Amino acid sequence: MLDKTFNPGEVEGRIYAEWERSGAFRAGRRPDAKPFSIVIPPPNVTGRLHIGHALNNTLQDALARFERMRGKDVLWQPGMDHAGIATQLVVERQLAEKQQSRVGLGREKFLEEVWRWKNESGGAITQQLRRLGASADWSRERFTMDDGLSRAVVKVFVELYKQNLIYKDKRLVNWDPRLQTAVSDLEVENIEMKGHLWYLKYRIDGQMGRFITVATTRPETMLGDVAVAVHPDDERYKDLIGKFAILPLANRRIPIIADEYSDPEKGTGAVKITPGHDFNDFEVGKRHNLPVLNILNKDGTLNDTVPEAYRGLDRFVARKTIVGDLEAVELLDKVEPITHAVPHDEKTKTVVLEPMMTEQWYLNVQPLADKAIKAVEDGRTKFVPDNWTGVYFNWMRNIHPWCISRQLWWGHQIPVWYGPKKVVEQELRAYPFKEFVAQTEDEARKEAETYYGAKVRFVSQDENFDHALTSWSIEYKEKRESVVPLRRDPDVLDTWFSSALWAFSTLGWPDETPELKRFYPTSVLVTGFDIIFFWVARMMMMSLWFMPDVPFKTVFIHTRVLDEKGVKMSKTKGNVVDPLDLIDEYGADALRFTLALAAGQGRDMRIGPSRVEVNRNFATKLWNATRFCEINGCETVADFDPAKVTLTPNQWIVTETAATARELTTKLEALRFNEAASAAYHFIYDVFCDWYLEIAKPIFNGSDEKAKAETRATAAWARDTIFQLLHPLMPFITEELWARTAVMPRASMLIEGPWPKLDALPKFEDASRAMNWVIDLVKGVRSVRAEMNVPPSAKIALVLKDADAASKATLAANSDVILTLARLSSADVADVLPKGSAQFVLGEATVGLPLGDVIDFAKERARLEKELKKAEEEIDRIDAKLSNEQFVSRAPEDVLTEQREKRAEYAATATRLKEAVARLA
RNA sequence: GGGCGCGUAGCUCAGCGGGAGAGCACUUCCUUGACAUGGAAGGGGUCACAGGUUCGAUCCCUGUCGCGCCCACCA
Repeated sequence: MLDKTFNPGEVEGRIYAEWERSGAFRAGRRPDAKPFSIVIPPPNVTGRLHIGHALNNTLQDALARFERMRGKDVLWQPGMDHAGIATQLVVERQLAEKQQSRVGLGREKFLEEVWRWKNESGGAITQQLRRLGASADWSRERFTMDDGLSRAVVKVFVELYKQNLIYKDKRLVNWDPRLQTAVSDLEVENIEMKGHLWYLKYRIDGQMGRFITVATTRPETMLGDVAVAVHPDDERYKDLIGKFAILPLANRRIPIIADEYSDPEKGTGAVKITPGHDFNDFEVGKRHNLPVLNILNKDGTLNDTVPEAYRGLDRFVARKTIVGDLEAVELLDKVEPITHAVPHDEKTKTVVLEPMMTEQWYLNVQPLADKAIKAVEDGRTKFVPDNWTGVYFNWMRNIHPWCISRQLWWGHQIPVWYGPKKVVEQELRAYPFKEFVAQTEDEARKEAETYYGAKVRFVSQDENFDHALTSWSIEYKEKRESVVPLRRDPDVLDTWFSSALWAFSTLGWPDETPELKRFYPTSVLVTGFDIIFFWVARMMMMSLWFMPDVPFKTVFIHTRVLDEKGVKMSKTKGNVVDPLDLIDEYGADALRFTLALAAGQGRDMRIGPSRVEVNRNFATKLWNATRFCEINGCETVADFDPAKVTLTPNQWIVTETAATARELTTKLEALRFNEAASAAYHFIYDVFCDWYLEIAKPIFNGSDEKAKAETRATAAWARDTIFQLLHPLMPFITEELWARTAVMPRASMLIEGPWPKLDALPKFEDASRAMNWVIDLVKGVRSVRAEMNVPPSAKIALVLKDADAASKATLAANSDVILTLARLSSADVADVLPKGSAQFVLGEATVGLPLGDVIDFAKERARLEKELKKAEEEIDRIDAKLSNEQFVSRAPEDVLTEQREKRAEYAATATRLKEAVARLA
């Protein structure tokens, strides 16, 4: 016997363990079936499940379960991302607690620490995904730093290098002075901040008392100025072009140049040019062959190119000092407060980034992007909803080289080794280096030894390479036996480089594995729009470059989750809803269903406890409906054929169940999760519980054993079908009930399917018509009872007048049901309605409820007249249409017919209502 | 500056060319043997605004206003 309520806490862990033990999640168990595959957007190894993950994985799981039930061979490929910066920071923070540091430990020891952390505390999120019910094939779990995936990364790097698509370049990057690494443009977040616009006066060389004023938000960068630019047509400055300004504090002469970059409308119309620390200025500098002056050290302090007074000062300290010093010599014209966007690191949003000249590795993605664009143009990959296609194209068509190197330790180290340029006496210089790009250290050694004709020695990351080179060159000069030092590039690759390969690297590439053959391209990618550029676009590019086909046929972009007030969740705002709390409180099914229901296309969703509670109630409803079936002996009949039921209510529920099965199938196929969920919700609540089970009650309480047996079997069938249909969205409760309602042990767990066979589901149209009539009749009676204040306990009589044969037959055949649901003492057919009847019109018939003294004539008249007015308004509206010649001549025939039929119906209703009113008198 | 999306019941949202829908909230009634985490009956909307297309517009087009987001720029 089932308890009164479902207790998810007791059930979920057990059921999940059973699924896992049974091997149901495993891919490849159905070699003859069609494959269906999804790769998970790999969560960070440092990650904890947030509501966005919960949504993302609920949708993936729903699809995996749906297709698995339909008999496909499903691979849901799980795994995690090594998350370079995030992970390195976590471990560094832990070290700091032990008074240790990354640098103090050295690279090798530090990496050991990271791995230890990963093995001990990393990947908590995979356990949390299990709590959500994720049916991923955990036996195939991958990590971006696995041996296999690392091999893929190196191979891709080497090949792209050989294709001259990967190269080193010295240019401006966004630099993070705290982590001391480059970050890609995508990782920059511009934050609006209050700041100042300082107006600096530069003296004109040779023109006493004349100044040119420039405005800047970063006055410290003036020490890196190499020119002042004015617009060639700007009359104010025309005569200064070609002259020189004296850069204050540094006392350098810098040229005043003409360049269209300067906008006479902005600032003073004259702009300082700092190619070393500004992206636009860099371009201007290139056009005018100006030098690039880098005034910053990697930690953001000022370097030795600036006057001694400022050396070693942090950039923000230097800003204050410089402004003060300029003011002191009266070269600060004015200061204006402004708000402007300041580049910050996207991760913490606390560090202000600096454009800085550094040498980095770049990937020329243009040729890759061309293929990725083509694939979407050709429809080989489709975005759903498709408005994201434009976003994708826009980015792809304006793509820039991708800065792929990061000055971190945790990640895929770049497979490039450096040795001295040449081993000839005249060129014992260490620079420039000779590069060896190889897939393994051995390969690099071989190449280097061939090149040098000598043995090589690998210099570790913690050793001083310059020192090694120096001593080597001394040894070489002195013709002593020596080995050539070789050191690997210390940088690692951007984390997204390895995730870009995820769709094929997780399947075993570069090996030609059976999984790669079977499950690539994957069926659908489910992800949020925030990583279209970071991840989706790059997977498209890398996959198409190294594989013969697209990585996925469909990209489903789901909405973003906001809190209940519609505010983006963030730790600092303290409005984060923890999905695990929701699971604890309401159960995973309730959370999943809530997320699915909110997953409409193209809009943010708001999630909070009150929403989840509603669906916990829904789970309770399903549970109790099942309990009702159990109490009434509804047992699954093994060879039950829904096409053979004979009772009207049973034929009706079979038809309704079939319609729901078809609808859910269609909606899930179309990735319309919210529509699938609401169809299930509506069917279970409104159709199955509120009507069918209520209809079944009098049958169960009656004496017709044959009817009882058929209804029990039908109810059990409908209930079992509900379990099947709901399983993708509410896997735990359905699996539990599937087992608990089994008479004989079930052939398999629900997770294995089957999905209802749509072709075998019948449609009983007569039964549907009849039951809709019964429902309308009962609703009409209930409505009158409520409005006339008839006590719920009072049984009243019903008289049906002017009914046609079908209605009479339906009434007769379902009288028990009608008497019970409408709480009637009798239901008869008559030619005349008794005096004192409340009345309502039902189709061609009029229903009378003789209330005797209870009836309030004034109220009844008002009620009927209100109905009549409604009907007459409808008639007028339709008449207005039908009398419009344009409408009659241009509207399609079926619309016309429909309108005419409607008019007739309303007219008939109106006539009967008028008669009813007349009868009152 | 370019782009995308959104303004529908008090709230959250679905619908998107021919009768305005759901959940929550609200009102009234019901502690009837599945479920009060429940049931029944109700009230509530010139579908942001203005034009246009159409026989017909909440739905399509244009514009306006308001809100949100993305990209670029920011002396």
